[in-house]
Amino acid sequence: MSQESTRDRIIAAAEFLFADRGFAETSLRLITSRANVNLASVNYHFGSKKSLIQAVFDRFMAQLTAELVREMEPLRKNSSIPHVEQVLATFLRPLQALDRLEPQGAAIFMRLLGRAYAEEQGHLRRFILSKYGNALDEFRDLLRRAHPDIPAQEVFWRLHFMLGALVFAIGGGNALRDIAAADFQENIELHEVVARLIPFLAAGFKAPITYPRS
Amino acid sequence: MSQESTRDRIIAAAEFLFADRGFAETSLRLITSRANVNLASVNYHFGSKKSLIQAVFDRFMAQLTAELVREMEPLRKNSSIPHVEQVLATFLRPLQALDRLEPQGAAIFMRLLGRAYAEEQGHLRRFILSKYGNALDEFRDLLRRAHPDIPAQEVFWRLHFMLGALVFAIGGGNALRDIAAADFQENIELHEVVARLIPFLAAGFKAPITYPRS
DNA sequence: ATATGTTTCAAACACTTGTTTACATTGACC
DNA sequence: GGTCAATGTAAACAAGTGTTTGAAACATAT
Repeated sequence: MSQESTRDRIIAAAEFLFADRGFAETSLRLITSRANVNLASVNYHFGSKKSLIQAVFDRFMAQLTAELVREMEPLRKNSSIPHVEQVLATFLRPLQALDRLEPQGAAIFMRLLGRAYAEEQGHLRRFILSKYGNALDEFRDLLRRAHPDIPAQEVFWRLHFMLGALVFAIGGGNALRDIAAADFQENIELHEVVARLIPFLAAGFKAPITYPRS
Repeated sequence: MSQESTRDRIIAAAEFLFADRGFAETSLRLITSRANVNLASVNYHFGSKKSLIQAVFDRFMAQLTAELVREMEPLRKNSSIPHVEQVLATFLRPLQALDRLEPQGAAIFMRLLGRAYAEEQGHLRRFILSKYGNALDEFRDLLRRAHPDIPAQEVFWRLHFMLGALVFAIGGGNALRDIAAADFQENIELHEVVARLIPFLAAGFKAPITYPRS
């Protein structure tokens, strides 16, 4: 059937099913039967289901962070003040590139990420933050550079507002795109969603601060 | 111990645990032992675990939609053009009011909602949309009234961008508030998050449209 | 060919899951 | 009192979970 190694077949099946149904709702038997491998091979190759989940993340994260640091390099070196739109585009380009790693890669990854953040007592969230939190920190620093007038706390919150819109729009993307396609008789590609997202997020980030300090 | 009915004790325990750990990760035994009731009483009072989940939603949704139509009434009657900020505040007030139904109510509900949207093949999402989609439609219509110049498709997308930021910021609120408290040595209340959210969302919604139509 | 390390496989393991059963207990009404 | 429906309880059920086992198959090198 396919020439891929057992390990790769497991990962491929797992990442699809995890994104589609969640971690707890996806049994190893479902994964292995979809991958056409033996049940025990998961524990043989990965040790445990928990490790398999982390391996799935690592595959995406490895490519994502690598491209992120590469993309951010010029912005970080350049000492001039960047535009928020630039920063956002820089941040979003590696995300879209996940679609080249695999069809629907960006959507799958965002859905995984959303699930990881919601999951049981945040054990996965901490794993991700500890391993890949740097990219987020750089992103935040670039935002601060773009608008030094915005207080640190406000940047913190607006950064997370942006992340929420992002995860929701791209991760829930299939469902949303389906609705949009049904309502407006047109198919929307990921890069179009991103194109709509950037002005929205940028405007939100630059919004005048009306919150009354105590 | 407590005078509440068995049914109410189950719902209270279930909604906390569902929000905290997710649906699949929360067993009936965990719920019943937290509620100090017999295991079988869940199936006696609710029929099944699935029905219990829907009952938990109904409790929040009933209050939320009731307050929503009440709050939206003046805006809908008044034929003048509302401000986006007004519309947002009107939409967010009933959400905050869930905290009066129960401590952390808004956060719990948003987390439940986020989970429901992500859950297994959208069965729960369809249940919610079919039963309570009207409020969302009204919200969208008010937004369109506020800015008739924005094309319908753009409203659609920006509406969902806003929802994403909302669910993420309020639902993930506990974790975020904890981080914020640690980073900035100050405790942030829900209404402060909302106060920060509104200008962000409003500015995003009003952003100039740069997306090139084909 | 023999030996060695790796990978696959069917079967079983111990455990948890939601649900059902059959039997109390309760409390109201005639 | 006794009747009857509603509610509570302990125990068992069948099905599904992740993981482990021990032997088979495979590859590779001596």
